[in-house]
Amino acid sequence: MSAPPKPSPRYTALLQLLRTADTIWNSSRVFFGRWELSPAQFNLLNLLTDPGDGLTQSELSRELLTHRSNITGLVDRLEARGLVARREETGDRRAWRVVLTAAGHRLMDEVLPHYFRAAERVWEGIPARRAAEVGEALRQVAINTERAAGQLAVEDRP
Amino acid sequence: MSAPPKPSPRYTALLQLLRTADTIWNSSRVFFGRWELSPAQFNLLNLLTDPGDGLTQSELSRELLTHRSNITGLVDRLEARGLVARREETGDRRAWRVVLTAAGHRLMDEVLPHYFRAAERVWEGIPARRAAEVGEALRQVAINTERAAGQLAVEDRP
DNA sequence: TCCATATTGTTGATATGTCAACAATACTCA
DNA sequence: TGAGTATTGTTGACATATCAACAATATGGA
Repeated sequence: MSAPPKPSPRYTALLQLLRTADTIWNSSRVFFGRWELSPAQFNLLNLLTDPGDGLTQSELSRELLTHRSNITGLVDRLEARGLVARREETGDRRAWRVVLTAAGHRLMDEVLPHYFRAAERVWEGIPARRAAEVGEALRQVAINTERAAGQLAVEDRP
Repeated sequence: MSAPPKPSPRYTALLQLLRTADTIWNSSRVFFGRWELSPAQFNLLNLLTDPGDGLTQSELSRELLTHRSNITGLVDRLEARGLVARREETGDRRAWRVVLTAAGHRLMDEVLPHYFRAAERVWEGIPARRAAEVGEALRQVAINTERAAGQLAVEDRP
């Protein structure tokens, strides 16, 4: 009878990372439900509130870490609700430029203050300084992960 | 002309958290693709490798932070591939007990060592001690998030 | 110029996820 | 015991996600 092997601190931390992100995502679904938005829809709209005149669908897919083809339906539904519009991209007839409509701007003006307050609350009990350190470590983890993904072909080669 | 407002450290850290989790998830899809598994399928199988005689579908849904109804299809597909089996739950005729088959055990014996190594590599450049601290902070964030979700009805009340 | 190559958005197939509603079964306690 | 309530798994409708394939269009050299 041997004791079960104790998982490594890094493995445990990775599981906690994914678990926490899942918890936040699930909770945000309820949160954004107040405005009949899904988290994915909110994230897309949030990008469009940045100064500038919108983004193409490919740009959106890169920012949202999602596949091009996923943006089509997302924009379709937001457009049907009148929150975004597709404008012709001058100089590239393949592309659309997706922008917030006036209604989209009004909705985001309403949602964003609540969102920022909620973002602060999830770090309650953790000093801003420490949250920043955690963020920095997570940035490194993301970089490591991308590097590993690029090397997958030679994964496990010593 | 005022400068754009600088986002708070906690807001930035929250975005980084979600972004990193997304990056890991996307990378893991490629990783598990070597064994024709999706991340969701791997996570389910991984739970079943724990000692004990399997889990019911409701237990699986709680561990995986996902809806009951999602487990049905997940188990259906894994069962069709012969990696898991549904056994009758003694004492509760509503429930199934999902267990790994011999083939499921063989597959996980093959995958897990690669998975553990990859989990370590993701934290490269970050001392184990520091990874554990990050994990601890993330655990607190998850707790705060759950608390906030429970209070959503009174959200934004001072 | 013209050809090879890349990029953009869409489609259809499919997996993963939610939710509401349902039937079957289990549980509680007056 | 029995009535009301809760839990379990499934289904169907739908949103979100991937991927491969496609047509249209851009782009970069020979």
